[in-house]
Amino acid sequence: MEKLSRRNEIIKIAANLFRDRGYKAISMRDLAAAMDMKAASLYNHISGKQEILAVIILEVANEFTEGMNQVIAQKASSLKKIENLIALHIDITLNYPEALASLNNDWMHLEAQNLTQYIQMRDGYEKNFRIIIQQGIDSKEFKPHHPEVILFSILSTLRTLYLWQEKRGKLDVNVLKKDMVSVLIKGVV
Amino acid sequence: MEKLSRRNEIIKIAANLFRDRGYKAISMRDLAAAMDMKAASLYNHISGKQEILAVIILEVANEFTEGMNQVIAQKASSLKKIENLIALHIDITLNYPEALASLNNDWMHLEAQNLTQYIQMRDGYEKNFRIIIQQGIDSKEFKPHHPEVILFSILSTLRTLYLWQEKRGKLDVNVLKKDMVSVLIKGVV
DNA sequence: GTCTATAGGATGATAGAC
DNA sequence: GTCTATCATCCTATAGAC
Repeated sequence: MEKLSRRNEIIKIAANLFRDRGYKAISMRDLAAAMDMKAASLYNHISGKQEILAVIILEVANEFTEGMNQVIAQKASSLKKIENLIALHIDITLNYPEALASLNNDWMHLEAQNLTQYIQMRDGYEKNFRIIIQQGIDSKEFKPHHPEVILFSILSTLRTLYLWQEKRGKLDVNVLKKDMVSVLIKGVV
Repeated sequence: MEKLSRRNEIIKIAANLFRDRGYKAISMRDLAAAMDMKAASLYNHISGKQEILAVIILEVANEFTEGMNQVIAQKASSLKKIENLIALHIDITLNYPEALASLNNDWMHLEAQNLTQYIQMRDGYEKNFRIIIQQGIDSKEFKPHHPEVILFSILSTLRTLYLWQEKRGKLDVNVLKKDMVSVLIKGVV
């Protein structure tokens, strides 16, 4: 219990440091100093630096995968599914604000089966996103744009939502969801 | 002449390595190996690792600043200015495909005046982008969305265009510009 | 302009005392 | 569960031979 709590504390502080400087720029001594302890003591709670990165990234990657599986299974229009995916990204961004930087920028420092697992989840997520967009084009819900341009545009905005954290306080979450849907789907003009 | 060419070769190879693994994950030994030489020899062409990063990032940051200054000075509608900024990002992405990863992910590893200079250029660029969007809203060219949502959405897509490199060959540049403008400005539905 | 050798320090991780 | 001490390795950068 106590041990688990300490472990989670380490992981949370690590995620914050990784977010600001990146996985490779943070040493175990840096992390220990932020925890007010010595580097050697960290190894009583975690097996090593790599395990910390894997926990941070794979936990949030699982959230995306589970959320996508729910959306895919829905009987709804493509537009509604995209709206639900936008809401999913906003919710995860609010719940895991630190982890998303590592997911976006430090995934390549995962090793062995951690890396394989991440890439598999990421590719599966993109594939499902692509299917939903294509269905929207086929059903004439969406304009006949190149589907990859639509996918890229929406996904790159959603993936970097975490960079926008500072503005969170200024905007109500539901207002943000509504505006984001409107801008991404219905355009600016 | 010969020295300058060798120097540029080092910088180009470094940019490619930084792109794939990040600045902190690439050692001078890694870079030297990719150049088929020994690490010590690199210092005959560059003053150190930090100089390489600064050249990579500040060169392309300057391109953005100069391009933005031209757009701002134009007598054109806000819509046309945004279209020109989208074209600017696409052109720079095609001309500096490797440098944009460092600009996005490794800028925080710039030191002293290099960091100050980068932040100043980035903030100036965003400020000008925000002004153009606000003018479009004021003149009723754009829908009255929260301007920060519009700015964030467009800019996050444009900033991560470099991740989309693999698809470049499949799409003609002018088609890409047109589709990107349409998706980002006029929406999907 | 490239090399070998090396300085001087940081790194991830372990051993063992308390 | 935290500490000190330490290992073995890596790091950026320099000195000096060729």
